[in-house]
Amino acid sequence: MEGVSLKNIAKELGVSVATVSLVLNGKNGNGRVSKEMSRRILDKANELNYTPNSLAKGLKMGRSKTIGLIIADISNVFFGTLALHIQNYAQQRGYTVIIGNTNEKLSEMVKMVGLMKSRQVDGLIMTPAENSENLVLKLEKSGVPIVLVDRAFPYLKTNSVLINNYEISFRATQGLISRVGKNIALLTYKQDQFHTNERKRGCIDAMENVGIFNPDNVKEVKYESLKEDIDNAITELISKKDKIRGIFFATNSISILGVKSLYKHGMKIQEDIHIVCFDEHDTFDLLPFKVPYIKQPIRQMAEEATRLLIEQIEGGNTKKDTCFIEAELIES
Amino acid sequence: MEGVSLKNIAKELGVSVATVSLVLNGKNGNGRVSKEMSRRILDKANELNYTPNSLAKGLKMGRSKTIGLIIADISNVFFGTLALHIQNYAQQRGYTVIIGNTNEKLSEMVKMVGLMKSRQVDGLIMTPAENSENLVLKLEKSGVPIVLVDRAFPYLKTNSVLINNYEISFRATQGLISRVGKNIALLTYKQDQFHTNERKRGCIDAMENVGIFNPDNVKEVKYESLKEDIDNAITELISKKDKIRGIFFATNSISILGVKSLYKHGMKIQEDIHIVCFDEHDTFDLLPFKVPYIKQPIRQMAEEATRLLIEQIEGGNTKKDTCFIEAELIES
DNA sequence: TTGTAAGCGTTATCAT
DNA sequence: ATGATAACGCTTACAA
Repeated sequence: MEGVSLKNIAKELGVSVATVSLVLNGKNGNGRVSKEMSRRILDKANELNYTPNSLAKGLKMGRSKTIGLIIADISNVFFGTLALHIQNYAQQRGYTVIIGNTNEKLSEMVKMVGLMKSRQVDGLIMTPAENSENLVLKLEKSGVPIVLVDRAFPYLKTNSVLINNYEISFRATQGLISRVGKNIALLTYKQDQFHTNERKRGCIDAMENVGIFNPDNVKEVKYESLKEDIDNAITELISKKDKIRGIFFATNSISILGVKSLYKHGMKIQEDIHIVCFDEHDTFDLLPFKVPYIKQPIRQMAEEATRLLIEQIEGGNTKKDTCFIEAELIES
Repeated sequence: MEGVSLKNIAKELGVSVATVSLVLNGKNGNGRVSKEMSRRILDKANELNYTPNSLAKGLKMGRSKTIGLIIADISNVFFGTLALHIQNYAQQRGYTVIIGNTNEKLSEMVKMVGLMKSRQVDGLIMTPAENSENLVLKLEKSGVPIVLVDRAFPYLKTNSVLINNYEISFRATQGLISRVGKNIALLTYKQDQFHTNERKRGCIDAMENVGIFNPDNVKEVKYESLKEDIDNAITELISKKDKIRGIFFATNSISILGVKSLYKHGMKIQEDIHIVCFDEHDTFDLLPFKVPYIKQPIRQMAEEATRLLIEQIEGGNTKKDTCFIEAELIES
């Protein structure tokens, strides 16, 4: 019962593998193979429960019909959702997805790229780790189809799918301002990544715009010591002479831990202090108040990224595209 | 710069592919290849940035070093976390993981199994969909190494990794009883799956044990219309003559939606009504009260499942094992 | 100490 | 209308 191959079918029918291959791939155009034979081959394949060996096919064809997806951490809902949609869309187009987690570490990313390469992926969708600019550039040069998603490098002409980080952060901060006036803080990652930089820029510009920006109110936290850093930042912020009245949380994970920390400190959210978060969270509507948040169009991002990649793979499309999708500000 | 192969290295050094293969696989035991040659080959491989083609290797060896992971939905945190740990552990052992989402549908599961088969996976880790008993049995018979995780079929001797659903649900319900005395409800899926059945049994037994079980208080909801069903169930429960004082939520997703519905109805949790949930949730500690919950040892489950599978694949281990891992009841 | 060659399951070219 | 065969990149038994 192990591994029915073309050869098995061919032998059983006393016909050549070539014929079987043609029929099973629907390539018997203009009567290449007789109706009669076609039917018998199809039937036999069915009877024997034939499944094509995609390793062999991939080897022969030089294309594995596999996409590599390199992300930070599949257990994070944002990436999980992204992965789900990418998989669905890719599958629809005949591709399988292999996922690699980097945990935001360049070294892990390098490892995953190697693994993907050895698996002969036809292309890569990635949320690049910090400082991976050279790696991406090298890949790009080597001709591997790539699409970056969620983040990109401003000076690299890579295909990428991003949201309007600057503009939406600007607007979200404006919302905060309209609610609390001034003394607004920003909590973001201490890292040099395009998406977080843009969010920071948007937030700060909105404040400068109305002359309320105070650099002391920008707190940066590290991925590796997120909880502690956030806790410290919050402690500082709420004990300032000029009481902080609003906080912009620049990512998913910062938002959750930030809210928790505020709770711990007994702050009444949307009373003592107003906030706005990045990303929707499953249970924010359990809280006894509304949390304004920026909703990323994850599904569209996934589809667009996958589409762009497959286009590159199949069409040999060489022109580089940066696709911006608009996020939504949910304030009520 | 495309596809450096053994042949390239061999040619550059004027040596045979066999020699190169041996060296690069570390199989030049007892001076099979000279130190000198070894070094040159290694150097050249490095210089050319050689990456083995795992399609070719897999084809030749009859093993792809790939594991198929079939789950309900990767965007669900439980499965995301499971996947993360399975991937990490598998990678450590030299395996790559392909993930397939079934969305709890048998038809999707069948499709994914086919896809995995054509990808020549060496084995499967699955959370089987409802009514997939025959599919699993067939796979089992065909000799594919399998490990079921999270759920299994009681009358099928498949390798599986489960938690002590019955016992932990029993204890969780006892906790509820000790807090509210009686009028306790169970909210669970309307489905015939081992894990949910066991949870139900544990919960009911705990109630019968002290003579407070009332069949009317068991509400079953459908996966496809979860939100509405839960809302209806909650509405019914809280408007009963004999007011419900406690609820056992039998899964992750039921818990979240259940709590939301209670909120919507203005119920004060752990005052008007006590609850106990399955699975930890990211933001439950944002709530102004403690939510007792059952914490699944996801990481251990992942590792055990992967270990069991690889053992089967590599050791040809044929004995079937059901491995129970103990969940933890967190009440404070 | 190294080379030769068969074969894994496919596809595609060229015969027949 | 169908068959034979080379080739994809790799491993391995057997020769040299």
